[in-house]
Amino acid sequence: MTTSSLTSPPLPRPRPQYPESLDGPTTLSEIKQLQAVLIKAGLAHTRPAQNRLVALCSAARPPDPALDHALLLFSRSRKPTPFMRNTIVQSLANTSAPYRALRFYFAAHCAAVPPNHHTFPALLKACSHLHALSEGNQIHAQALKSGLGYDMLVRNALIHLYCSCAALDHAQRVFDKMLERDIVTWNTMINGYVQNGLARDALDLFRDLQLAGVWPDAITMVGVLSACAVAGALELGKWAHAYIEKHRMDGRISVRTALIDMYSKCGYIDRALEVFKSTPVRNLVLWTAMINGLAINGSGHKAVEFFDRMVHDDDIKPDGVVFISVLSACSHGGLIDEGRRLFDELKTRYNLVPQMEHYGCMVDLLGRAGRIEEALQLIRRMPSEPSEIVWRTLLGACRAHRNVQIGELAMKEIQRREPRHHGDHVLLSNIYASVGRWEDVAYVRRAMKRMGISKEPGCSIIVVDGRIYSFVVEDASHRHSEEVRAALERMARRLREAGHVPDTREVVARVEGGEEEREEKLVHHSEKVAVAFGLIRTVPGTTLRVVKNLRVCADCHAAMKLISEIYGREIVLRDRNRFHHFKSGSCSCGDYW
DNA sequence: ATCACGAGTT
Repeated sequence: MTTSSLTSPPLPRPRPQYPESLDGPTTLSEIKQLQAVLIKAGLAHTRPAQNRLVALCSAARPPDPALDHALLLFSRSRKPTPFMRNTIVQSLANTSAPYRALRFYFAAHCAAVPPNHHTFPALLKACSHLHALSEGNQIHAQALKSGLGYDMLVRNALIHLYCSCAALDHAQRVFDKMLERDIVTWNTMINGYVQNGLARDALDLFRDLQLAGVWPDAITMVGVLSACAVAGALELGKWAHAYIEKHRMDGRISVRTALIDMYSKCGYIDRALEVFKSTPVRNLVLWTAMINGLAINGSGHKAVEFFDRMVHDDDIKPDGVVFISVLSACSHGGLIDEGRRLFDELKTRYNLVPQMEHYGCMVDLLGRAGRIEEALQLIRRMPSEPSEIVWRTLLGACRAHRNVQIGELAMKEIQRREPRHHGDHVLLSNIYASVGRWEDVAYVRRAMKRMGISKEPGCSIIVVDGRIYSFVVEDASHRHSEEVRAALERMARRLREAGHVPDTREVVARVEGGEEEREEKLVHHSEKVAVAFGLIRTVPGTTLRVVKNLRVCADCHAAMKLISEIYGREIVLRDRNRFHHFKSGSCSCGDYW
């Protein structure tokens, strides 16, 4: 027998796992056996029996055949109960064809069967799945007409509907008008903001929740962590983690998944790995979060290794989503052969059908490696019509490898599908600029102006002493401008002294100016401003963490490497979709991005 | 019985 030592603190141990999904033990054949018993007993047509049978059907695994049986029971019933109706609407809403719920309801509506307050949440959920704002509005109106529009569950479902249709103003109006809110109300609104990319609003609302004296639950915290992941808010994410442990919510696998995702997207991959390692039971989603975290933080080999471990050690069958993560890890790590092997295994070993996204990954893999022709061949051989995203991926590869001819071809294909996407014009003009075709650059710029498309301004944020400072390119309006200007000048001087040669290939704007003007532009890229600010406002040696809204340009990337060396600083820069960890003159991406 | 949550290519 061992006794626990009083001197050493107990290791933090994950709380026991709660079941996150109940796999109903009931199968259709078991339901039919029960039905047979009920028929023999002469009870099959009683209300409670019919209700029970339909409820069992809706909980059965797999659901679809049982659902058909529920519909059969319903149609054979002489006097269907409202419970049966609602249960069927609910089940249909959760299938892959939720519009059937609306049709089913419409039939009842035409037969003048009155809805009750269980009916609307299910219908609204169907509309949420379908992103059917107009149908949702009509149901909202019907709920109001039948006097159920102010039911808490109905209003929660309305908020969810409007959030899933990106109608945040409508959602907020419903939320604001509620005099009474439960935790679901708050969670729905917080997650609605997160899913629409409005992390700031989500975190503000979380603050309101706390001020209102409401206790967050595990789902609230998942939402808060997602908001931190979107915003790259590491400090708040750490606070949320501490809160979760204190209130013993870290046993849930969804919470741990959100933690891994948050730490990964804040560039803190070691902490993500710690959470992963201390999780005793792992499922596909948790593995995916970890593999994706490794992928975006430049650990391509490790991501592939984890994928193989997931399959072999945990015996988990991969799905299409985890394949996207591991394939993108290959493409960003330059792991061509691994990527090809995995793409092949997707089909042959796991019997999955490659989706558009997987082709997109493979186009990226080949294109990034400079095999532009091969990437184009792959697109031509795709079984379905390539999306504009696939063509855009190819366009990006053409920019990186200065392939004007195929770049123009890709642009033409994109134009046919989505002409107003500003990023594409910028990419094309980058290609022209990279080979010195300035007149074509100017042509693209004029075309953009004519179409009223403008380049999204670059914006970077850095957190210093718990305060968020944001810098927009060429913005001299903020109150630190004098201080920042001086810091930038000093930094630029040190960079020049260290031998940095400005790389103006990606400078698009105002090309009528000379080379000098283009160099001047580079100095004011928002990530450089944020780093210059961080250098003067933090003690030497502090890691600088910057989050940027666009991809980092080649010049900034080279400059960051040099800064990490000459200032002896680590810089963690998150761009639009991945991380660059600069340390001692090199970057975790291996200059392959 | 009914409403909320975790992973994704550009």
